[in-house]
Amino acid sequence: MRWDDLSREHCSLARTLSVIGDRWTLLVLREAFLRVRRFDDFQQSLGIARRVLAARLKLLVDEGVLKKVAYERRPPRYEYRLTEKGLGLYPAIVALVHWGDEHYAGKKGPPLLHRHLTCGHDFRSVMTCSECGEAVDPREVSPHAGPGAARKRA
Amino acid sequence: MRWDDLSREHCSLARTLSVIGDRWTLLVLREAFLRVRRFDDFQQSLGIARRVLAARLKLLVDEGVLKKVAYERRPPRYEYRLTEKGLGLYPAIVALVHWGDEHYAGKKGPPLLHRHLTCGHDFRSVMTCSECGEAVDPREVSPHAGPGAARKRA
DNA sequence: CAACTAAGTCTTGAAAGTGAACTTAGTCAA
DNA sequence: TTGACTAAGTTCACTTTCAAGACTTAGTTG
Repeated sequence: MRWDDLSREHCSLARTLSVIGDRWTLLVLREAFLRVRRFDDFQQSLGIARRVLAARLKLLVDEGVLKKVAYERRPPRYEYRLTEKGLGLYPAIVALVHWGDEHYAGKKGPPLLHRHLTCGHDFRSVMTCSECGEAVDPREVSPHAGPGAARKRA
Repeated sequence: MRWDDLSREHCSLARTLSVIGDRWTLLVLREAFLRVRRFDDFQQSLGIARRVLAARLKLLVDEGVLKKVAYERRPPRYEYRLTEKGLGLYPAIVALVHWGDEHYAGKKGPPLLHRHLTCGHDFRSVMTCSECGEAVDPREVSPHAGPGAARKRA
């Protein structure tokens, strides 16, 4: 299967990955969450090839994950900012970061901590159920076909 | 920067992505969470090139995300099962799926629902704070250097 | 007018992915 | 005991994408 075909898949994960599933995109978004906004800053902090960065930013803008905002008229200069849709990826990114903290951090601990300003503490993310509010154990989840299911497979 | 260098980065997201960040790996894991376990089943349900599937499964086994278990002695046959470490990726995958549900599901709704067996309802995942238990708004999080931070950047 | 800046684009060789055919080790039915 | 079958890969020829650095463009500043 080609990569382009993925966005036509029924599965929500496949569609998500067709947008943010390549090797660089989540790192670009990490930088965006760390307040990086300009082309050269993305390029330097990630060491990504400029051509690839340009392609990724374009895709993210086309998909509405980032928006291009002029921050200077003359000469015209643009920066990339997260949209609401982009902010919606935060839980996924934090979950991946915390998984990395758990399994790959050295003895000293994780390189980056996240402080929850509301309560003032450094936190880990906990996946909880929108319905009962309890923490969810993966073994306590049963996937089943939803309303948008294809005949063959979800 | 080469992909192989990513695992040597300090950032937990980079290290995580060096394991599961390529175009296919999360889809392989999606199938694993849907109880797919055998090589040919992965191959057929995903339409992935066999060579790539073999490489991904090997990496995931080497990293301890999946384990290879004999399910038949004669002839020897193996299947791939999620380890505890692999189960730890569930929150991230569910978050990605729900993001896709939100932004790419058709009018009919998402193709796959997740039922929380503990309370009996279909749910969305909510990222909550491990410290105060409240739902976390991305704008209420402040990243800062942790104990394992490098001098230059996190 | 020359140097500088931000935001890209272009070029070339290396790496990774694609799809189909092939291999291997063993079972089973005739 | 030969021939078909199966699961789990491996190999091959080809295509696509990536990496690194040079180049381009439009406008500003000294």
